[in-house]
Amino acid sequence: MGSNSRYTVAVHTLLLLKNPGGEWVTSDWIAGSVNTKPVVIRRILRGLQAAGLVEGQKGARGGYRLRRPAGEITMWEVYEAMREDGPFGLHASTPNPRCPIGGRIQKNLRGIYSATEASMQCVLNRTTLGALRRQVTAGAG
Amino acid sequence: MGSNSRYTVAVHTLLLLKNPGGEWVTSDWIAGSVNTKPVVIRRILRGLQAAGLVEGQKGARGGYRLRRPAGEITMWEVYEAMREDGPFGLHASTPNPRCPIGGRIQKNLRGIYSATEASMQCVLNRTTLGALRRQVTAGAG
DNA sequence: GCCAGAGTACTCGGATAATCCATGTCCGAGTGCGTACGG
DNA sequence: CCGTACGCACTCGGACATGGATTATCCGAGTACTCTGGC
Repeated sequence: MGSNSRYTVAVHTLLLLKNPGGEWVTSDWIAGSVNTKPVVIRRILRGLQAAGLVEGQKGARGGYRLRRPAGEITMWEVYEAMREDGPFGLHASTPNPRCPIGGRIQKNLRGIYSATEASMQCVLNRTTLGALRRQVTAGAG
Repeated sequence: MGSNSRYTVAVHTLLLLKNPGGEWVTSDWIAGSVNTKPVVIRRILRGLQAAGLVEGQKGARGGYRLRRPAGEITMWEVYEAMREDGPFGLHASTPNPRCPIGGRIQKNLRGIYSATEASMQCVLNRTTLGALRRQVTAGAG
């Protein structure tokens, strides 16, 4: 599966969930819409649960639902909940410090990366799940 | 290794290469600075070569060098050369079209993703490899 | 008819097996330099 | 002494193992509905 479709699946999943106090939606049903296995959905939902975006209910008639209204959850929050290292990961093994580039590059790259992510944050914060759901259900592009 | 350190390694590699007409730098030497195996560097350099950013020379005294001056290559170009699906990948398997969400979500997500990437592009286009190299070699943050 | 209790169906959650991708290793293809030989 | 031809050393490029991570399958834990029996 694509390495970074987690975010797309997470957004898709969240759009299917009901607001706080609403009905519980099962991972099986979500998997049917996303066209994947329920375990994939549950894995993602556990991440969203750890971030406080959703809550799960075990047992019969159980499932998941949002912990906050869809209109208050931004796409950036979802992104933050799903990301592990962000779009940019620094070196896995530390570069050779004896090299003039390797010794200092990380510090400079960190600055560029954080500026880029701040820009992404600005854009993604402009759209909430509620707004996106309205767009999708209205059929607007 | 981190899933997305490819970009960092690519930038590090490009900073070590010489401008067009300059000396050839070998993947072994780059690997010594990045602290990884030469094959990893070669794999990344092949991607950069496909994007037209570098050129390779086989045989003795061979190696790689930039195809355009470092001052004309922006961080965004490197990012585009390295990305496979971008930071956001759409569904691997097409969502169930019979679901009101699944049938339309991709179109809307594409819009959000492209807007986000445009923002990243704006930021990353502001820095060229040459400028970054000056920052790094000067020790400035 | 009403209430209580056990049973059952359904769902999440974690543990374990299988598959896929990325990394690492090896060998062949290609190039330039160095050397040796002949003129 | 000079030119040419051969050999060698070095580098990229692709093909084949290996390791880790992601994915898929299975089973246990927990909850609510339901059915049955008694009052």
